[in-house]
Parts: sequence; structure tokens; C-alpha cells
Amino acid sequence: MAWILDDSRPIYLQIEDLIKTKIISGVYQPGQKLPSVRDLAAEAAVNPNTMQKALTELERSGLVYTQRTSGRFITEDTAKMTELKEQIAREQLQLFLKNMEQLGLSRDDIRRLLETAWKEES
Amino acid sequence: MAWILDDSRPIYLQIEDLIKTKIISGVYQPGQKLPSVRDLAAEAAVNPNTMQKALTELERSGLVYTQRTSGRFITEDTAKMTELKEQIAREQLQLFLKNMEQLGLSRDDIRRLLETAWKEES
DNA sequence: ATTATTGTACTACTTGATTGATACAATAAT
DNA sequence: ATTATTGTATCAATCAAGTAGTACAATAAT
Repeated sequence: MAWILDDSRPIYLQIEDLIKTKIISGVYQPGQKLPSVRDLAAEAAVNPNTMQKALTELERSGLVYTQRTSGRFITEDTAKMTELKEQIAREQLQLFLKNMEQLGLSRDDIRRLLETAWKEES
Repeated sequence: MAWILDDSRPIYLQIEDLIKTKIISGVYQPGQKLPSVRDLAAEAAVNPNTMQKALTELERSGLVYTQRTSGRFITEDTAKMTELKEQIAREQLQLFLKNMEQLGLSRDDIRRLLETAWKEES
């Protein structure tokens, strides 16, 4: 794992994003055991509490779960994982649409913007 | 003006958004003079410095400008205003697309999500 | 010239977030 | 039974953001 951290945002949030991406993209497989808090912390050169916080946040989202003294694992509930992804997507979408509406853009404007952006990027 | 503020986000950001919306939606017309910092602050039941901060931020974006001792005015440069709107829109769009990509959604997925959301909402 | 009104600068206080050091608790491994 | 490893709780230190109080500076209005 890369552990490229900057000071633009809280470290624990950056870590959370990094791990979340690994999970969603399948680098971490369902059921897989994560390294211990201390090991992860050492690997990322970060205080164990900071790593702990990132993991706790991840847990709130349901992507990982804990077994008290044996460690943390990626959830095996792939259905839940999918549902979670969709929920996040919907939320992001709503936020986006709200912002666009506030700027006074119509649906056609948005469609046009999207296609233009995609055309430019390849 | 409503001045409905909560404590979920910094007050000055909420104020900034409120005013920005009024400007973009045309409630505040180009060239129009804004009430003084103190008056706005009183109206919003907020410390003058807080209002000042919101207005300074708005100024950074170019939506308002200051004449040292006569007050603040909405910019008359409607072209600039339009350009600004488009820039904000593009930024929002890029952010949105990045998030969607991180979730592993394809372009078709995004198109589908959009149309679905719009269909549902009316 | 004087006064009132404008934006601004400066400083301090408060609060919350972030990070860190350390100790605890539970249990798997031996 | 003992030990090592796991996550967790607690407390403190630090830091930055936000807000507020007050005084200053410039100039339009009189």
C-alpha cells in the first residue's frame, strides 16, 4: 500500500479513503483479515490511535467488522457492500444535482456538461 | 433575507452561501449596493467580524467588490459572473466524476443514475 | 471643518478536532 | 496457566478554526 499522506486533510480521513478504495476496488477481498492496528500504524508511520480512528470510521460504514481479539476483517456480505456503494453514489448524486441547481443549470445543461467533459478526457 | 443558520457548519460559510445564491439567482442585481457590514450583521444576529469574513470570501470569488468607504456592491461584470458560474460547475462536475469513478461506476452507470433520479423526482 | 458611516486590522478567547502516550481488557496461541 | 496479540478506553497536549471585542482608517456627507 502506498500511504501517501499530506497535511491538507486529517490523516485519519486520508487513511480511511485509501483503505476504502482498496476494498471497493477489490484489492482487499471479502473476508480477508486486515493487519493489526499496530502493524498498519507502523506501516503507515502513524500513531496507532490515528489508525484506530480511521478503522473505526470504516467500521461505521459497514465495510469492515471486528472480532474482539482476533482482528479486523473485510465484510463478506457482498450484497451489503454493493448496496452501500449504491447508497453512497446516490448521495453524491443528490449533492451534485443540488449544487448544479443552485447554479441555475437545467437538466440539459448538465447532460451537455457531462458529455463534454467525457469527450475531452478521451 | 432568511438568515436561517444552524451549527452544522461555520456561520460565515452559511452566510456566504446564502448571499451567493441570491446573487446567482438574480435577487441581488449587478451593481446593487449591499447593506453595510454592521447592518447585515445585525440583521443576521451575528458578530460583524463574522459577516465581514463571509463578505471577504465572496470578494475573493469576484462576485462582489468593495469601495473603501462607500460600501460593497454586486459586480456589474455579468460576463465574469457567467464565467465564474461555469468554472464552479466544471469543478463540481470533476469532483463528482472522480467520486463516481472511485466507486467503480462506468459512464453508462452514471447516465443511468442521473436519468433515474430525474425520473423519480418528476 | 466636523461628523457619521464605511470597511479593516488587531488581538484574544473559546471551542473542537486531531494526534499522541499510556494503560487496560479480552482471548487466541502456546 | 501463561504469554503474546488483539482491539479499546482514557487522558493530555497541541493546534487550528471560528467567533467576538475593540480600536483604527478613510472618506462621503453635512
